[in-house]
Amino acid sequence: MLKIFNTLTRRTEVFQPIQPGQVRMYVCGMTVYDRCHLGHARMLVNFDLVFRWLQQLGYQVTYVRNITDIDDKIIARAALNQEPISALTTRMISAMHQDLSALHVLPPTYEPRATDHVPGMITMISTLIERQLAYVGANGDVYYSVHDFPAYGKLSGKTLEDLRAGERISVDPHKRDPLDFVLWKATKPGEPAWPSPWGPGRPGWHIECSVMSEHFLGSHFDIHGGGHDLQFPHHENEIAQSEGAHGHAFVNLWMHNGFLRVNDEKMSKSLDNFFTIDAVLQSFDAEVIRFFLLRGHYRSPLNYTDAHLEDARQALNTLYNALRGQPLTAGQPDWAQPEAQAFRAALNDDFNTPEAIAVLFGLARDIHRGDAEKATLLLRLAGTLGLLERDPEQWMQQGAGLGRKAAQAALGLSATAVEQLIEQRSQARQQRNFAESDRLRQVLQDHGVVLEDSAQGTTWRRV
RNA sequence: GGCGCGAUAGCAAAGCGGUUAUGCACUGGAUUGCAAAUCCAUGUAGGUCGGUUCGACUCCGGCUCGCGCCUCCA
Repeated sequence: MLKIFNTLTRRTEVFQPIQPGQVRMYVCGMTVYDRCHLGHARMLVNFDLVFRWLQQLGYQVTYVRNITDIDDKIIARAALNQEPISALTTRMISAMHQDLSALHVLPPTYEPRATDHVPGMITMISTLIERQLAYVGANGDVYYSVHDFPAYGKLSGKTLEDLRAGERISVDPHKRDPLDFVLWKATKPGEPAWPSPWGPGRPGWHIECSVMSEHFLGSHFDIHGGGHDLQFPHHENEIAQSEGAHGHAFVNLWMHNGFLRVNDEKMSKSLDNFFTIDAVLQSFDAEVIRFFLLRGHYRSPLNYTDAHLEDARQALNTLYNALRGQPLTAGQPDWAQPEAQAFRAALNDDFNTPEAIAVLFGLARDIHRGDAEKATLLLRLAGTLGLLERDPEQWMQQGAGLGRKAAQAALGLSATAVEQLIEQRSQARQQRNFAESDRLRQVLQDHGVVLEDSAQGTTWRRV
């Protein structure tokens, strides 16, 4: 029985899909004007886990994660780079897909782009105007009239009065209410524009998610997710748009992941304290990042430091070590096993990945104690989290979780050169020439290669 | 100012009204020619002040500190 915390009710609820056996889920994805940073990685990995686990539970999941490829920042960045918008967004989307693939984030069912859905947005805006929930300002912008949607604030737990009290928005004279938000922006010179009943312009940010979610999932679906910062105003505005246009409930369950932090502050572009996924990949393997992210609960804040990633790397290596030399076959875990049941119970409890991972370490200990049978279970349970999917021996030899730069620095010697030196050393050892043996060990050590002698022979790993 | 979240051992991070979370690091032992990996042993954590209770890290309240949203943000 899966339980999920619902932001809308602020409670953990038993998950009940609208259509039995099927789940429709929408997650707000990236605005593609720059590389993804670790905060984005957290969101992407967390919802990837939700996607995987729902499927594991037997649901047929339709997962939509959008790409925002038109907005102020994209226009500004393209202008700064003196390149066409499409060149910028195409490049960033391709970079994002590389990052995602490295992190073993599965592709969603659909990955729509805002610019492909402008006609749908125009239709919805027209409906909102007809329903008198939106109006055209004197400047040609179209605004949503927050005052006319009584439920406004239900997701964020705010009232219009609360919001006005904390107002720090510079008042737009074209708005009837300072809290009204823009649905359609009239064109400005040099900006891309689409024709519309209100003249050429482009969509506001929030409308794309209302339109694309309806297009792929219908006007009422199960789960909508995103980072905590989207709870207000973005998701609040989506509700106002979709429920305003359709006249019925929009989303049953809202999920929001906690922030990734740097020095106890949210990692974000505006604070300029972000680390891109690609940059961290220089120092650590993507799986270390994924494991680090999953070691915290998705709703809790998580601090990023290199030391924490190193901690995660060591821990992950403990797991990989348990798998070395074991006969491994992929497949479904045997859910009848007690460890599998504990694992399943943890994930069913609002995706408690830290507890699920603790089960994995219990299995690793059992394997090391001699219970080799459990290796398959460890492999398969970890697989449901998108972890331990590499060949253990190769994992060790390719840097044991170190990133591109670190692994390269340690490289120096090819695998065959390493094997040759190991063979030389083995001969020395057979002759009980330990001085030579230790010299060769040191040579390899200096090249970042650690040897491990056992009754079955010598294995090695990098750093 | 309004609304909300959090405070767990050296570090990281969960569950739980009374029984070992887990990981990393550290220390001792085992194993090893030496190592590495691994195993065993070792930690009387729960911001602070009160309350409820036979019993609270776990429930309630005050305080302190930190963070987030209220403007673009995953």
